[in-house]
Amino acid sequence: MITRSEENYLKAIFSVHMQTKKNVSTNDIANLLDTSPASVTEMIKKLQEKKLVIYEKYNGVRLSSKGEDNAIKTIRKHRLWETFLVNKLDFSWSEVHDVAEQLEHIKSNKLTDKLDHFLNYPKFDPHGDPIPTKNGVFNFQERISIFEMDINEEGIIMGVSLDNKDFLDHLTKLKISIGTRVRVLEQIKFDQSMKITYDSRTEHISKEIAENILIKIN
Amino acid sequence: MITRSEENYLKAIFSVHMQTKKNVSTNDIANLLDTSPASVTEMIKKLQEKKLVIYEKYNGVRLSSKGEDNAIKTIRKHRLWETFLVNKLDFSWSEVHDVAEQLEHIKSNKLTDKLDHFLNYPKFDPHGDPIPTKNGVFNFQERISIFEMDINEEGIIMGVSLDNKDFLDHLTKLKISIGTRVRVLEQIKFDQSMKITYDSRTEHISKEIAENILIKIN
DNA sequence: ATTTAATTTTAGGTATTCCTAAAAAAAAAA
DNA sequence: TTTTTTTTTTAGGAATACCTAAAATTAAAT
Repeated sequence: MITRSEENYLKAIFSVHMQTKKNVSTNDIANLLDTSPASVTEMIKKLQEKKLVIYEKYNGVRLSSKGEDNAIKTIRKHRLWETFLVNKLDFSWSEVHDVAEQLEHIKSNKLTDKLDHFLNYPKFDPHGDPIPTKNGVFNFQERISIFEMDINEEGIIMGVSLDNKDFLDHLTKLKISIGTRVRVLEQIKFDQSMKITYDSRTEHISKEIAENILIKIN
Repeated sequence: MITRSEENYLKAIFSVHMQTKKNVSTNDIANLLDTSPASVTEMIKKLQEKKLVIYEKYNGVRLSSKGEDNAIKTIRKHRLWETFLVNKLDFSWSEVHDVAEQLEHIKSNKLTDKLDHFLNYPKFDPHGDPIPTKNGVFNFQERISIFEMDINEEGIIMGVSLDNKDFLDHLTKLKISIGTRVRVLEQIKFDQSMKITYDSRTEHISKEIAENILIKIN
């Protein structure tokens, strides 16, 4: 049996590895999970005994295939539940995170698969992140941030890279959502903020916002 | 914060009190939760400190109003999730118990209320048990078991008093479900089994089964 | 190449929730 | 009313998942 806590560690290791492609450090995990490095070392040892991670002292940790399977399953559950909350229960995309953090630990393969079916096998969650299939296959979509776009370049918003309530609420206020077609008009040299146009609106967005909105690249 | 374990104790105390209407004994709780009496005593003391129960040594325990509120909330969540699993995800009524035991501990009032709305404010769960409203009001319905019915008496099945997979699967095989109109034809003196008729079928059911099928009494 | 700084691990504790075995209290039987 | 049985509580432990402080190791800077 994999505990809720162990699942959170596996998910954290997966997520850091995804970005860095390197062995994951004790500190990175501690920061992500908001615990002490000492607790992380202790837990990693336990995960190693359970053959969920590959670990060498002072050299970071990576997931075993068993550990990765579990991490992907947790991510699948998290994203399916987020989709359920937004599409069926009418939550806003800024509200779902905490609840999905709880729901992702419910243990029942039948439930997960029936939920997937009920939602009509969605490929992406409300934030535009891919939902792994039952077999652990991700539907990756190459994306870049608006910040990386050239002047006059056009793109369709595919997701966000930050799951923060204030940020998402702000996008909602700007009526920016997944599927919106956007064009870059200007980049202000001074603060690197950007002028963009979409749906016959023209808006000014800060560098921080531009960096966290992702568009499809084809 | 009330922990998952504490919630299970509160639910157990509520459920035993419901039937006995007396202070609940340590042993009863231990049996229901499948733990040792020693663990129960320990937990009860903690619940008392949190003002969730009223307790006097060697004299059993009962819920405070705060404890009862929480127990009812947990029951509400359990039954709403069971309804969701059966009505929306197409689970059978014999499969939902274990999953609902997990889902009932998800903490989010918003989720509970939105789920309630999504399900169209159901008054009864798939086993015929009443679902408390947001304000903790139960929609009780007086019921007796088929075993208590007289010969030739007729009734409509409103629920079951046993949440056991084999039992529920058997009822499904007999095509007995909530809403079925049933009439008692005969009671066999020897083993107290009963001959019943419903939907133009005639079936023989054992005493144990008759005792656990509930009909409406008007 | 040392020294300094940062990271990681070990050591020793705490809180939660469970356990068994023994003691105490209450209930039932003789 | 004693004695016996049952129930309940106390005492002492184990596992999980945290913590802080100190020691060990690695990485960075002088």
